[in-house]
Amino acid sequence: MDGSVLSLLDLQAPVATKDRILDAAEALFMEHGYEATSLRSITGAAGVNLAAVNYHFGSKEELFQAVLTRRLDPMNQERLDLLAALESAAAPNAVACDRILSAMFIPALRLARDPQRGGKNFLRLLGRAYADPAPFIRTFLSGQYAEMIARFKAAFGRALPELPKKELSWRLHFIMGALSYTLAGTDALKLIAELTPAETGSDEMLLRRLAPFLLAGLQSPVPELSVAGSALDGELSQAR
Amino acid sequence: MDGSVLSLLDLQAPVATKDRILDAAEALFMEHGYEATSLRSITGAAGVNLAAVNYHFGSKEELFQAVLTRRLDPMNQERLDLLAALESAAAPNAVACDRILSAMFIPALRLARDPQRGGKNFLRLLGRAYADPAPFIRTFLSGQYAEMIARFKAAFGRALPELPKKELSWRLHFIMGALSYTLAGTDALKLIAELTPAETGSDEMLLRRLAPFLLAGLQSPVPELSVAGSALDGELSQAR
DNA sequence: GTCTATACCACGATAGAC
DNA sequence: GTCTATCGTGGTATAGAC
Repeated sequence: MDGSVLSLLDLQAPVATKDRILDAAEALFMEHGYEATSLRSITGAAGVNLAAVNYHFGSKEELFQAVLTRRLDPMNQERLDLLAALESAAAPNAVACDRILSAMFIPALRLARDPQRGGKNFLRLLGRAYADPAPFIRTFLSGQYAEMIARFKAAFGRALPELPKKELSWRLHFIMGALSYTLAGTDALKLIAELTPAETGSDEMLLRRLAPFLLAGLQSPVPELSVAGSALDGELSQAR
Repeated sequence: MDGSVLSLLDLQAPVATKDRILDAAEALFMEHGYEATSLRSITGAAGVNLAAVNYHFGSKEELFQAVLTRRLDPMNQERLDLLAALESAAAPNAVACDRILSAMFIPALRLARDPQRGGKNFLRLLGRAYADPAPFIRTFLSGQYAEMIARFKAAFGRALPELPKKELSWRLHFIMGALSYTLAGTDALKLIAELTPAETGSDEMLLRRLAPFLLAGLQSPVPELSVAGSALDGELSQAR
């Protein structure tokens, strides 16, 4: 539809209804979350009729997916491109762990710095969506992330050959979780962490602190899960 | 009210309306989240009148806070007790990092293993609440966690004297985030991580893997934030 | 004090007119 | 493509029964 020749005429026309809905929905979803945002507030902010959402997107759920995919697909593609560049520059087996982790973080940083692509608030929305119980959100995100996670898991597996695959899966899970929650909950824990607003507002500084933190965990030795030795084991026996 | 002598007579009476609402609300909030759960479904499951919620709790928000505080307060108190026991057994400055971290994890593990206190599903609800944008949830959780976080931050500060306080605040933030997310999103990323249901279902094994991962990050050297050297820095210059 | 019935307004969704 | 009207459901408030 937008790819037709006639779409050139739209350049001087007012922004299309569909895009105005997307922009308004993104801002309001970021501020209040999915369930707490009404279609009436979205269409009101966009200056369009209530029924326009149903006409252009079909439902509130599909509108939410459209809002996410508009930013998420390019970011994940950028991650894959960065990883491919790393693997072509060096031998695939020689790519270091910290470089691979950077390929995950840098696209997120770029997006956080670009207000025209939603900025840091979009990452907050994304982080929150990760923990949402709604099935349509879970299946949607699983699909969006599946290939990226698989590619990065393979890369990390080559960089950490001594790490069992199962342990690597868990650590990648922890990394995605820490990243999502850190971005989603910055102002939630402002009081707890006693950080100044200027510091919490800087996502760049946040990721620069988070990356080494997670890198240390990723490269840590494999824990012994069944025998005594770890600190948890000693306490767990008396915890029952 | 329940502390009166007459409350003894209630022991053989049917469970009080207030408690039946709390139990039903907990189960439904855990399954569908806060916004997606209607008061009508709660009162229907509890077998009470719709208006009973407003009478006993005042509003849906206050009901949600009551559901959380019933499990959360004892767990955080248990964390503080464990920490106090550690600090009285050894000199406060001699308590090791891994022991302090265990004091945070063990009460969560106990709660996860106790179906009568909500089990692991309650921890999922708690993890999700961390990322919820609703102001009343954020302020409520900040208040509930404030003293516990402060006490543990002081303990970690003594165990890691060379770590700047600001860096420690961030790392505690990362730890709470990773813990919340891991507990909240286990089945969200089941497909991504390619883990068997038996493995994802075991919160104990999960925490036994997460604790060493986070411990390594907590004890890692302080990153240099402004000068070149870290992996992120090299890529960031060409990211602009 | 507890509990119930009921009314109120906002919500997501949709059919049908223009 | 856009709009109006309408339906079922949501949280909330209150009057009145026990």
